[in-house]
Amino acid sequence: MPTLSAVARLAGVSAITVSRVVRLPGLVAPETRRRVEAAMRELGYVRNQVAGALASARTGSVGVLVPTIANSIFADTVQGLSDELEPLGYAVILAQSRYDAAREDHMLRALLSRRPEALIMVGSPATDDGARLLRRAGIPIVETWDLPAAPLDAVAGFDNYAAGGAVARHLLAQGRQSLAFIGGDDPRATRRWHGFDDTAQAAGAKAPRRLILDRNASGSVAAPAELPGVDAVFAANDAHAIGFMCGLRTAGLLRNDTAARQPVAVIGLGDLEMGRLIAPSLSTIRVHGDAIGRTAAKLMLTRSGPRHVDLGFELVLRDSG
Amino acid sequence: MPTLSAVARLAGVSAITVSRVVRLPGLVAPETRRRVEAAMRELGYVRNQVAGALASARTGSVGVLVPTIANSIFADTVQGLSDELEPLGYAVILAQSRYDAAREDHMLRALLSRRPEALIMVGSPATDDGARLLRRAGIPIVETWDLPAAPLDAVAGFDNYAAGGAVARHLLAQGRQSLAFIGGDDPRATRRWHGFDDTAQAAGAKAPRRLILDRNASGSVAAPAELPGVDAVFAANDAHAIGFMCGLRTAGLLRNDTAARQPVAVIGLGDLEMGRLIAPSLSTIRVHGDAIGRTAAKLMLTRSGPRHVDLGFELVLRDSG
DNA sequence: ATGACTGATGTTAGCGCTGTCATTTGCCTT
DNA sequence: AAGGCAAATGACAGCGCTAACATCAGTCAT
Repeated sequence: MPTLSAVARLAGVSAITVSRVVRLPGLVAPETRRRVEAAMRELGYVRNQVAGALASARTGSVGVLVPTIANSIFADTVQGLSDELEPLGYAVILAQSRYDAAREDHMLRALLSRRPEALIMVGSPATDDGARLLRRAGIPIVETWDLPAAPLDAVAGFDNYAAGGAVARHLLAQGRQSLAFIGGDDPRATRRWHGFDDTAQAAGAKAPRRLILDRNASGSVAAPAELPGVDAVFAANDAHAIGFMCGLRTAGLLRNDTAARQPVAVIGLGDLEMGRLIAPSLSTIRVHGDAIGRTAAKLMLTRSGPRHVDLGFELVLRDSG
Repeated sequence: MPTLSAVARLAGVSAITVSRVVRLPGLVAPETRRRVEAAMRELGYVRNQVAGALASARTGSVGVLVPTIANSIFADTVQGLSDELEPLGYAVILAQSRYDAAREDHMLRALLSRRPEALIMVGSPATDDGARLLRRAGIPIVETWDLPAAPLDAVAGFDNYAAGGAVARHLLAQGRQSLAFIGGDDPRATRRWHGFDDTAQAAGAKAPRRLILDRNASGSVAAPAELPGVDAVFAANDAHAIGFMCGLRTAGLLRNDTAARQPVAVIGLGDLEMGRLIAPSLSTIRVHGDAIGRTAAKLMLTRSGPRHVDLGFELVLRDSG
């Protein structure tokens, strides 16, 4: 691969001039610029940002850590993030923790070793080691998808506890008696559960049940059998909600006639497009995954202004409850 | 941030010894290693892979270019890819082309400027410039999600043309008369359409219709109105298929009673988990998104063995057709 | 005892670029 | 005419690390 100085030699200028043509073309005389550009084209020069990063102490990269990217609501956040950052020349380095604290720490180290200019993650570090690592890194850190009580730096998320509370209030107002929560036991799902549970109990309702499920749908399809007598379910995300509805259908507990009140109300979280398209359509907590990503990008780019952004959520009522 | 030599000074060794503790601990005497590790811990040292990459000409990164990552089948591929590569210490640099040729070229340049050790992309470069860039890069290139006639290097995909053909054959065998294809007009969707169209016409059927839709579901929900008289639809992906079924339902053209033959057969592509959970459950072409990612990772890691892997597909028949 | 060899560590010279300061030229001001 | 200034270009050092070789003990076979 040709280097800056190879281009410089061919164009009859010094290396720094070629560097300027690439980064600060305004500083180079039009005629010189043309010569350099011709030389770059002739040699097929592609700038080496690795060397540039070392010399300038600016890598132009950001680390992004998500639990998982496949079939997940976090994909929207990554998309929003990279839509904001790519036009600015930032590269997104993506890593997955797979909901595993050890792997999370490992990936944090791996990301930091690439000297990103900021690190954006879903949730907060699971371990003290991870938190210490981030604090010492000296770069903007954005925690997302939650509103941690003691954030490391910036935050772009929503109140999972309040979301659980809103669902509980809605279900009780609808006259439901026996509530349950299904989903994973990651920190954000657990926060939703606590909001759901506390609110239901504070309203004098029977204590809700909690069923912890695998991350794939098969668990939620089987869940209705585990929850006899339950007449309202809050699922930690739309995928679980739709799986649960499938289980209800098999059990003969789902009305296809959409205007009717469902024997078992189901509320999801995430507002997948699918939820609007199925029958009965899925009631859900809408969150703004891409806005979280975009906001996180803006937060890492500026040191001023509010550092803790609550993007909120909305209870979207459709036919499932 | 502390450097190698700061650690070396504290541990009373030379910089290279610290470097060895990080990369090749077996070469360092246990006692020395312990001293160095203590010094690293004390200073909170995090290795600088940017400098390491420049010195060793190995960045330990791979570029990944996908059309889009949000709500998409490509997320599985990225997940598979990074599950294979992260344990080996590779960083995944993710970029999105948004189905735009100019942006694709731009992102390819941006990726190559980070000197990845391989580049994995969905499809093939849209422009000659892009192809030239990749060919000159001198790294393994893996094209995925298709089987290009003249691949640049390695391939991990399936035959989109054959998939379209399989769907057409199935629908005709079922006695359907009036076929249509809905979806985008990206290269892979177009290949599916050609297989579908050619096969239907070769079988003597009426020429299928093709409806090109936006990437979001609203277009597919409205699609039934655009296709009067059609009794079988192949959607370029499951999202479109489910959106179309939603439109059929509104139009009174969807049987909820799942055993019955549907007035309009619908076949998707991708085998989203959702498709299995909804009613009527979605017939689809199952492809192996994560296997594509894993295979791509293996192909970039080895120069030997077959370079063109066909991961195949399966027609999965459920209730929608 | 001698050379060959292994294991542990160090020295040196870059990797390809950019920050920081010259230097040169031409033009404007007073 | 002298000084001041902006525009265009260059020289040089160094970013933090590692490849390649060099060094130095200690071990072993002969």
